[in-house]
Amino acid sequence: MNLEQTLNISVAKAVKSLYDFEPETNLPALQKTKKEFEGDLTVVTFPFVKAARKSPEQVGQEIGEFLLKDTEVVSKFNVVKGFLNLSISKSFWLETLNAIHSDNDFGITKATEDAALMMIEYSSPNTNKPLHLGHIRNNLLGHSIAEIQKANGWKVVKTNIVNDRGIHICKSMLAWKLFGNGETPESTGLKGDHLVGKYYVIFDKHFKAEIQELISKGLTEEEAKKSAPLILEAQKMLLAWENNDAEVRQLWEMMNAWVYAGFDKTYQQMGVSFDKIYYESETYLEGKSEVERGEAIAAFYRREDGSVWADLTGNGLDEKLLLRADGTSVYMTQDIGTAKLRYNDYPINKMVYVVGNEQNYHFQVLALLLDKLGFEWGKNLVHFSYGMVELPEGKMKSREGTVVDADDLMLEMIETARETSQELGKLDNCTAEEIETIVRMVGLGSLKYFILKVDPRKNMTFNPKESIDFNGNTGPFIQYTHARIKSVLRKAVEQKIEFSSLKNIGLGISEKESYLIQLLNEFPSVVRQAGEEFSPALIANYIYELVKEFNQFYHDFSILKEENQEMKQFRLVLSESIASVIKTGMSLLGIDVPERM
RNA sequence: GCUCCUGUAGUUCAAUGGAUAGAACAAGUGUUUCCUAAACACUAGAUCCGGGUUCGAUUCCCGGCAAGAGUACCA
Repeated sequence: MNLEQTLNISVAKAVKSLYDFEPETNLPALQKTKKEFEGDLTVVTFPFVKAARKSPEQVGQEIGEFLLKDTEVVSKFNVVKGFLNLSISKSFWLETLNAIHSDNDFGITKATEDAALMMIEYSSPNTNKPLHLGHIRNNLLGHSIAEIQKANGWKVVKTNIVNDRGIHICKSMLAWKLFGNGETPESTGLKGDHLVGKYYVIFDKHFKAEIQELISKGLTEEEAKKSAPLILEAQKMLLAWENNDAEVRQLWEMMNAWVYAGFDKTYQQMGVSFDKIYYESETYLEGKSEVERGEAIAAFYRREDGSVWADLTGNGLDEKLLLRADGTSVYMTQDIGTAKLRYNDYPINKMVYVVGNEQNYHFQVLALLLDKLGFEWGKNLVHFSYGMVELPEGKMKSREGTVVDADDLMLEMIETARETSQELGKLDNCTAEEIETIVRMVGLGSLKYFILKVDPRKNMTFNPKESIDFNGNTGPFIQYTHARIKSVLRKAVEQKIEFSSLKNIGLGISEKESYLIQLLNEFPSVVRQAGEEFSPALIANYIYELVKEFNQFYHDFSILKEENQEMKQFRLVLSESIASVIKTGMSLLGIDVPERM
């Protein structure tokens, strides 16, 4: 039983015995005592005032006295207005620290054989352009949430659906065919995904020119968009692709291979991976046949032009296209097929889609469609809807060249880390190889932390003109603290100081030290909450708080120079436990921490 | 038009309905013969507006205002 549970039970006993009061709902949770007051945890007494028919202060006083007798862990208390501030005994904190220090998996619940399985889809790139900052947020969130759920005892399968077919990739293919002069990644030195992306932009440029020309000939913009030769040609190509045209398929395979090679490098640099990759080209037929089955069971209907639709007006939504008049499939078609295949392939207990909030409607519709098709799990799909990354001037637009490229940004962060390290002379004694490892850790750490510390559901702003900070509430600050602790621990080992566990739990430790133990003690519940809420930000904010407190402690207290041997050992145990929680916590964010920096 | 989301210091972000709304950056000022100054300390600065529920509202409800997204034979 943890501290909060112990106290909650005691408080419940107190109000029952003092006021014969049994709240219908759960008691309001204990909260941490604010810094400016004495105490560790606080009970708010207002909810009991009515039943007690006494003032909030009196109620606090009476519950406080009850707790003092009822439980060992409360050593004293004070009452300020309706707030009962409890001080927890130092010996309790020291015992807690011992338990934390000896637990190698502190905060982590490992999956058992029969644990439930969660499949998490993230990344899901289109193969017509390189990854950008928006994808970075998606990938980091997906990876981190997978780690967090694993730490909460789930079996996790990380999956990726590669949108490798469709009109968008035909546009790149067509542009390359028309204007490419046989360019390849080798001949240009461009990363494959960037080369293909270049032709997607070229397509758009020519397409726009054609539209302008048609408009000048008197067509409306809408008519022009539908009748421009390039788009007609791309549509023809999509049809040829779906009909297995050998030449189109060959071109498609070649260009996709370029893109995959490029993506692999980006994923590797980012430090994310997948257990199972699905390709839209391999799932869309399943989707098509499901749509046809839906038509057969009258869940969907066919229009005169041959297109197939779902009528969702009964659910308060619109009608949704599932197959085009020319028989080709759309995004939704393949998502139906992919979902079905996944449930065939794995015993999924929970399916999570990490996809931006711009697709909220899409997932609302998907769940309904699967439900109409008779899949009992359809309505249980979880759309983990995260916010967009915006630039100061608004949304990133690939066609306007305002996207922040993922490869460029990661490289830039690493180079900034390198420059900073050089300026500070931090890595002068390291080998070239060590320097490489560390600057990569720090550069990526700053980027990852910058993104993950924000509540995932909210949109966030990134200003490319201001480089991401390395000071303050940042990844490098946390990494630096870890390195500092490790440095002290190395010196302790050199000095042959033994500090495996604490014998004397009667040690007179400071408020700052007991608060650090209190923070450590919160780690498991932070991990749990992060899992329940799908929020890496909770972990990030927690680690920051822990690290900030540790740095104050480090500044104000001596560890190795402490003369009292028991106190010195205590501080080493405390520091080591903090380093360990920092490392574990950061690993849940997908961020590595260095031994030195 | 309809649907959804978001409005907190100059900026970027916090705050299960609880105490005087926290941090960081930027601004200003200090701390290094001392375990890593990528640190620590100090100063100044904010809840879009109006109602309601409540002992208590940044938080919940209603109405404005503002920004964003969705509403495609795009993905």
